[in-house]
Order: sequence, then structure tokens, then C-alpha cells
Amino acid sequence: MTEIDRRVRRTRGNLSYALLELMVEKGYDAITIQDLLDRANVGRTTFYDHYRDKDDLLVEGLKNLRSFLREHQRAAIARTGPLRDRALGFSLAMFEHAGEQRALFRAIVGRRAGTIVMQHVRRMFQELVRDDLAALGVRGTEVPVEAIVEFAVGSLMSILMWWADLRSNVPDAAHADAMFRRLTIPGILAAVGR
Amino acid sequence: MTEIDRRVRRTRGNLSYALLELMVEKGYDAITIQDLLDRANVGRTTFYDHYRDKDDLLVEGLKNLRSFLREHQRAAIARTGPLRDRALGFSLAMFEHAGEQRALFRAIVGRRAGTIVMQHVRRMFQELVRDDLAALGVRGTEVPVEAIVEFAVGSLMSILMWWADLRSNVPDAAHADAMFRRLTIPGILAAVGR
DNA sequence: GACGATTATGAACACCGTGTTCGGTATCGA
DNA sequence: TCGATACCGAACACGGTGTTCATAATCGTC
Repeated sequence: MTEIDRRVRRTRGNLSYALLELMVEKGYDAITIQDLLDRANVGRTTFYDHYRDKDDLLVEGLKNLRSFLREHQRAAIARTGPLRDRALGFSLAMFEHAGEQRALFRAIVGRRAGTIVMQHVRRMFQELVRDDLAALGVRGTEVPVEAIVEFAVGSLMSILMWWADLRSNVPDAAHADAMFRRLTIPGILAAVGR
Repeated sequence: MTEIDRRVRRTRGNLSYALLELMVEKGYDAITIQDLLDRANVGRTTFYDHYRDKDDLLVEGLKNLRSFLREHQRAAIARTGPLRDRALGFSLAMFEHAGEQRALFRAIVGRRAGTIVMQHVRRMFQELVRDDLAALGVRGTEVPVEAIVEFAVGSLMSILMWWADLRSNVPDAAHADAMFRRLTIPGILAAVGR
């Protein structure tokens, strides 16, 4: 019931796809509404019927990534083992996913990506990490939990960005993830005193 | 010799000061060239005689911070002691400096700051950290040095941002710096295998 | 397959911010 | 005092945004 009109699906789909293509080609910031319309074959009025602005369109696209990571996170938390293995359990999935679609990924999180995109991604990671630490019972004693969250997110973003922009001698996803964990987890353990 | 014309100094000074004021008031992104001209009492033409655009003006302002940090860095490297104490020796100075001018600092590196500002600050930190690790003879074995640099920068930016935006229970600069180091240094040591 | 409702269209428009041009004026340093 | 240098503001072209309106295409349904 209340199925979405086929025309609406078509319009939205075309616009989302056009956005991704253009992000890869010229970077988010440089994309103009007119670019999107031309690429997606959609009228100007139509665009504004569906979205408030470019950002609005972007957010819709990021929802997929979010649910994907949430799923992997759940699995890792449910596992058994030491904290150092279970924490931030979505990271490998993130690196693997990124590795599969490097071009798109570079457009999302690479140097050229543009701030707004990064902000949304960052916010997404914050939620994930916060829930992760909470689920594992990590408590801030001397270092507040929020500081630990920010630390982990900053670290993840940095390594992802670095990795996404590498052009030669690119380590595979598993190695990149291992580096991230090796750099990040010790600090978390030190901060919570375990 | 070749002293700079008094009028030039006046114009540049007024513009720089106006930029800082306006950043605090409304955030970098929202500032318009016209805002700057009105605040600084400078003609439109004059502005473009001195700077290419808003960014250009910003960069000039950040040069002070840069040289300030460079100085503290040199001092820390020259010290004796274990790596864990000498590395990233400018961090305390950074936190202290930030603590003294919170409002301005929040405008530069807080959530409202705007991407361009952040990018410049980030680039500045990258240089500093890269030189720091090089001066201390840190070599990447399994984890490339660049990855370590990115990690440290990401971590520093995160903690600074978090700290800058805190509204209550704000730890002092020394504590904030201690948290940063406690979170970050273990990962670096783990990565280089010492 | 016809018909009413919904959605798409594109041209025109007002608005705002950017960066440039120009002729004229004020201030500097010597 | 005088030549060089810096400043000024008004006007302009340009490009991107988001809105409007009347018209056309497409949909779901009976």
C-alpha cells in the first residue's frame, strides 16, 4: 500500500546516480544543480519538488552505507574475545567496502571530497563508535568517553582518507584495517586503564 | 630597508582584524567580502589589490600560529628523555594557546568553523608532525610514517575540536593535552614497535 | 482504453555574492 | 613640494540559487 509512484522512483534514482557519478568526476563541491539536472535528465522544478538542496540529496545516498556498517558492528559485538578484538568491529567492513569501490570512495572521503560530505560521514562514525563503546561497557574514568569517541573517529577518518588517496603501494583492506587498529586501540586501552 | 608603506600596513591590519572578529561572530563560511569591507573600512578595489580572495586573507592570519608552534616544537625536540615525552612537543603549547582565546579558537577549529579553515589548520599540523617524527628518528617499519602522521593529526584535530566546543566541565589546557597524549602516543609507540 | 490525479517540464525571473574595470582622490616618503 | 603609490566607490558582467507559472506527460484505476 501507498507504493511510491514510478515516476518518483525514476526521478530520485536518476538524481542519486547522477550525484555519485559527478562526485567521482569532479568532486562534490564543484557540482552544480544544473550539472545534476543535465546528467539525470530532470527538470529544475522537479528537483526542488523532491529535495531542498544538494545536501538533502547527499544525505539520502549515505543512508545505505550507514545501515551496512551497523550490521557488521552488531556481529562483531556479539562475538567473544578480548576488548581489543571486539571494539570498533565495523572497521574491517568499512575498509573492505571502500576497497571495492575505490573511485567512489575517494570521492566521498578523499582529499577532494569536500567538507559537507565529510561532516556527514563523521557524524555517522560518531554514532557508531559511541554505541560500540557503550555496548562493550567502556567507561571513561580519567578520560571522558566522548573524548575517546572523538579520538577514535578522528583516527579512523584520517587513516581512511590517507588510504583512499594513495596511488601506489596501496596496502589491501585487511592491512589498512590492521594499521588503524594498531594505532588506535592501544590509546583506548590506555585511556580506560585496562 | 624596503619598509612596507604605512597605508598598506593599516589596510592589511584592519582586514585581518575584521576577519577574526567576524569569524567569532558568524563563522568563516558566512562571512562575505562586503562584510569585511564594511567592518574594516576598506574599499572593494583595495581588498582585491592585496588578496586574491577570502582564503588568501585567512592564510596570512594563520602564519602567526604556525611560527608560534614551530618555536615550541624546537624546544621540545632539543630536550632529553624518552620518545614518549619528546614527541609532538608542541601540543601543550597548542592547548594553552587555545585556552587563552577560547572564543577565537572555537571559531577556528570548532564545529562551526567551516571546512576551509580546518583544511589549512590540518595542513599546518601535518607539516609539524612530519618534521617532528623525522627529527626524532621515527621510522615506519610495518606502518608507514605517513599513516602515523595522519593518525596523530587526526587525533589532535579531534581532541581540539571536542575540547573547543565543550560548554561545561571544561578541563584545563594541561589536562586536555594529557588526554591527547595518553590516547595518541601509545599507538605511535605500538606502530613503530618500541 | 479512458479519465482524473499526480508528477514532470522549461523558460523566465529575482536575488545574492564574486571579482574586475575605471577615473578620480588621498596619502606617503623623500 | 612633488612624484609615486595606495585607496576609493560606483558600475558592471558573471554565475549559481531557488521560485513561479502555465503546460505537457505519465500514472494508477475503473
